Amino acid sequence: MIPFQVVFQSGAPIHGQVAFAARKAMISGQLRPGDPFPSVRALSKALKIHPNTAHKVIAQLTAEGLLDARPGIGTVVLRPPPSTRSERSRLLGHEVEQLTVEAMRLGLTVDDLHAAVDEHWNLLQAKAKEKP
Amino acid sequence: MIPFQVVFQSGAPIHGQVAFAARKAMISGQLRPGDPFPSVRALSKALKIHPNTAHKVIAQLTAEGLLDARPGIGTVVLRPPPSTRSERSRLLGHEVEQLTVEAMRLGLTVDDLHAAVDEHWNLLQAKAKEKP
DNA sequence: TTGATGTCACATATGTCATAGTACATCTAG
DNA sequence: CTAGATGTACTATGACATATGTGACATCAA
Repeated sequence: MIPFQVVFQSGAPIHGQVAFAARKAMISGQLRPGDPFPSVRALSKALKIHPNTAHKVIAQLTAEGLLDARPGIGTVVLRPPPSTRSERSRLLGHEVEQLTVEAMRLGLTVDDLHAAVDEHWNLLQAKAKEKP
Repeated sequence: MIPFQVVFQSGAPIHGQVAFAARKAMISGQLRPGDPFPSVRALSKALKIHPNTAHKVIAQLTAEGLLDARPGIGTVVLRPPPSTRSERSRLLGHEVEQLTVEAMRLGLTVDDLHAAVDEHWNLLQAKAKEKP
């Protein structure tokens, strides 16, 4: 029906979860530049969420430069824009630190973390190579 | 004054930031098992936050098994309890995936991620070795 | 023109967050 | 025993985010 899957978890905003699933689909190649993105109404119907919530998803992805929304036409997937230095530093500075601290608290080793990262990385890249 | 530092950022809950700073201090050895933890009122005064917010920090860390709070006595740092399998799987399943997806979206390589993890890991472990 | 699209503007309900104030139980120090 | 410090519980308020509900408008293809 829609070109990506979402498994809703309680505790996190719906629009955030849907947007994350869409980003993941773009990275793994399930959604490629030029592909049509589900409309506000189609998305709300398929995921059984409110149209305004679906619109928030599209608005967020559009703001990130991942989608191009045109009234009357629809929304299409764009080629991902080059990342900003501030974006990368935010990721490498804060989020990696939080993950590292929590991993250490749980008694994991560096190798455990590396292995987990590799696992997800290879999983995504394998999907991307499935659909050339 | 208090045995850890916090640099407040807007956009994230205060009690979450303080709790994270406390966990980081415990891991890096600035706070060791048996050490006294600042009281609700001392914490609120030192960080200029409301006592209720400070209490929420202590309540959260107590629920995680990192602190032992006793009325009339004070709060002391506990030896970190062994991690649960569900905790580890949650970390390795969800948070690592989110970090991986975002890193890929920003055009980073696996090596970039590994290097960032190593950097923070070594930084924390170096602090822990400073104070034996 | 018709239909589907994106967009916007209200409103309502719920939940979180931080603050504020008050009160109580417990323990140590004197 | 008393005074003081501590942790804990409760209610309340204002700001903000979230999700839903409803309605309307502009744009474009068929």
